[in-house]
Amino acid sequence: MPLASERDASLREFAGYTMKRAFHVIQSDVNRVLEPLGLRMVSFSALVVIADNPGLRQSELAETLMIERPNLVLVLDTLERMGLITRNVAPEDRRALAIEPTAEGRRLCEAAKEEVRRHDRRMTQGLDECERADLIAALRRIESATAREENDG
Amino acid sequence: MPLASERDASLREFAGYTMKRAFHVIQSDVNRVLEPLGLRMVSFSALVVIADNPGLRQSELAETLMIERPNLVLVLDTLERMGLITRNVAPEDRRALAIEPTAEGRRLCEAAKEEVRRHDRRMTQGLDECERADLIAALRRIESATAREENDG
DNA sequence: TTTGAACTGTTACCATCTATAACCATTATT
DNA sequence: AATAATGGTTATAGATGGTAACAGTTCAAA
Repeated sequence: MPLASERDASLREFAGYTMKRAFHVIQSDVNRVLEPLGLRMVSFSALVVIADNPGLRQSELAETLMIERPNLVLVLDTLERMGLITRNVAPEDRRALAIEPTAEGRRLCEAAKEEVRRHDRRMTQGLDECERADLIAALRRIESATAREENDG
Repeated sequence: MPLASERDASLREFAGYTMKRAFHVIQSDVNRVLEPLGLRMVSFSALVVIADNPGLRQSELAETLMIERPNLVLVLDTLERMGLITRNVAPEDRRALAIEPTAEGRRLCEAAKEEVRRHDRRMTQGLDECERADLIAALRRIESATAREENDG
């Protein structure tokens, strides 16, 4: 009987399949790491962008994170309820809400970033610095190649 | 105002975040490609492994694809209803079901593989052959690094 | 200036995916 | 024979992702 690890040999030619598996373990691990802080992968990402871009509007945040506006609402509800952010009506456009991190939000953000940094190094421990940089660069090129194609269509 | 593409600069140091975004576009695209064939990413993966390993049991297939057994049931129900596979009680263990691809299943599998191959090349069009191989190798190392850690824990 | 289009956040809703517990039938263990 | 363990299944829950529709606001055109 072949090893379980070889039964999917045909699928290993696809970057997509291997990425799905790698991402699955990363996602599980990062959520495990963030759970004591009351964060998930998405809310963590949102919090980091908010801390880096105070005054950002929800639609801009959604665009930045590449998620749909409706799906962002509950994420921000959670962060707001945790006292990590505030939503304030933008004076120059009363439709929009400008998001601001609270002092507590900034503190938790830094702590979470440190945890996620450790997690990320652990996930890529089989790679040297150069390979790790190449991996991230390759992933970014996949993202932009697709964006290019979407613009053509 | 900073570009939307730069607002998440802090997150780009994390392989996990960049992989999430890259995988998101890959997943969307492959499902779009497979949709005319009546397949999803998971059912495609299952069909390929089944075609390569006739007689495989459901629990072995679940282990191979790294998905939980209950989640495999509906996937196989679909493939069976489409006439692509059969589930037969294993003579030597009447608890187990041995999965076999039908002729039609093998045909569709080959056609789908060809489509997915084109999709995968399109997704990695920004990479040369070497970079593409390095990417897949790096992703596999992430997977196995985590497995190693889980065994330690 | 007023009508209609476009945009912002929101709600409701649906489909997919993943994980867990519990169950029945069967096999293995003792 | 009694008990545990295994294989497939059902039910269920939570997270995720997407669309349609709506109220309030701003913008653009007539």
